[in-house]
Amino acid sequence: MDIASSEVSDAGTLVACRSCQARHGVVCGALSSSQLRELGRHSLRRKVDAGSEIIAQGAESSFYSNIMRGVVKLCKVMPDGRQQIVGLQFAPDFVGRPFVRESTLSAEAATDSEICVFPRNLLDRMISGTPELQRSLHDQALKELDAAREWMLTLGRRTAEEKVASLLHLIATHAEPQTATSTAFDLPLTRAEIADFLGLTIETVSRQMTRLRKSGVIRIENFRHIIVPDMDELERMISA
Amino acid sequence: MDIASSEVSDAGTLVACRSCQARHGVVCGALSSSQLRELGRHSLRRKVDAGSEIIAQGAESSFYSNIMRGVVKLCKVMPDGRQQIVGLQFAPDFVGRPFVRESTLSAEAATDSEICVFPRNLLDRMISGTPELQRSLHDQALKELDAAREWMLTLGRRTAEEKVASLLHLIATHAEPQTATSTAFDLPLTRAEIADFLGLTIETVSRQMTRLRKSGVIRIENFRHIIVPDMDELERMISA
DNA sequence: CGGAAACTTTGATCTGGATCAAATCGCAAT
DNA sequence: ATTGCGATTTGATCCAGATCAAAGTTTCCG
Repeated sequence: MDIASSEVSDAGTLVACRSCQARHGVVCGALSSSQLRELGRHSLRRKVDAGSEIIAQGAESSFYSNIMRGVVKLCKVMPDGRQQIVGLQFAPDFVGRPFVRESTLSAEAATDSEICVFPRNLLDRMISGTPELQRSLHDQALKELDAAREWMLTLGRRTAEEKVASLLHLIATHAEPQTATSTAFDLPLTRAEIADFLGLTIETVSRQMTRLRKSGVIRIENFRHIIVPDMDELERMISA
Repeated sequence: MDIASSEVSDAGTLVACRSCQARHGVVCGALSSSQLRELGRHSLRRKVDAGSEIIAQGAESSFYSNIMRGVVKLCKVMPDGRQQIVGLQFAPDFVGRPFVRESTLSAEAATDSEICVFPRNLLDRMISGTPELQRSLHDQALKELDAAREWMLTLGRRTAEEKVASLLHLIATHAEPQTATSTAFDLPLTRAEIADFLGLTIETVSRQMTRLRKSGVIRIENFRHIIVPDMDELERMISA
């Protein structure tokens, strides 16, 4: 293992990683079996507790990760403490900014997660020699760009109620549906995190959630578990 | 010329394009001279008037462009007419979404512009065979992603005054400075467009501009020409 | 040159979401 | 069970920015 353990061991449990060899993750799908074996030799499966940082804003990082399980939030913080979540990532997304060592944002596990960590040097070398991998990472960047721009519309032009509905819709999209129309899931974010994603306050988020509940669009159990009886109804609230 | 003129001639003047052969633009820098010659044979220099569309939201497009001169705004519109500008692009940026025919946003010239238009098929083929080009487009996508996320922070967490200052700062960044500290430029956007970029109304934009003027951070001539005597002062307003 | 249309500023008022302030809930530790 | 604490909800009030309404400016075209 050539990953300095000081970099990755302070917030989770390290176990040997065989997952990449099993072709999980955005990166692994684009590699040959010999590359996979090499990457596997140098990667670590890491459990990350909810709330712990994977990459710090402004810090240099010498590794990348694939998300194997859980939800990761990408966050920007201003000097005065104001905070904006600029993206959510789900398995099997790739975490890390190719080609640039310093990160302009932090990546933090929103739920208990598992990631597969591998060294930047090795992957950068593989990218150069593997057009398919370059393409795969390019695709992920374009996907994230689309998501970011869609969210800019939400932040700039939607009302608080539409914002909360948009968030529920986004998360519901990553849960497997119960039936043709209904979906249920656990929120991976606290009210404070939802507020930081939507550019609102926790009070407004809470009020809009109870509004949605009272109007029958969602049911809420234990603050965290959301049931959407009819996804179409949720979509109609977003006018998109 | 194998670009259907119906696609590109309705809003500008077409002239034969030699600019790509001269290695302008994000795309052209990554091509060999024989590829440049081929691309040049199939590209058109097009003049685009301010306000005319380059790509329509939801439409399929069979061409890409390089911006040679001018400013292009990327815009998302909701069914009810609410609108959000999700990015500004300057020469020599690339316009178009690689690999995906249908655009989720519209690209429109904000100022009178010149773009170099070339066929999607040809460039897609060149991307596959030219890792350097793939890398160059990947870099542009990552740059746009950083810009989008930076703007999400602005939309979600900054005040109206900070938003307007952020916009002026963004545009000033793309103008060449007058002296070490001072910069001057013509705004490429109307107040309505600024409002759609910042998630505000035109009245609020106008009021904040006069506030900045009265506090001496900027001078305004003819509504459109902005003079920033001290860029540091502008940056301090953004707290970033 | 005139005059209309589009853009911008300015003023008055309103309101959606922020802020301030308690309750209430749920859960972990004792 | 009890306590204590963080997360959430709910209520009361406030205010930044929206909305409504004129009144300038500028541009452009006949």
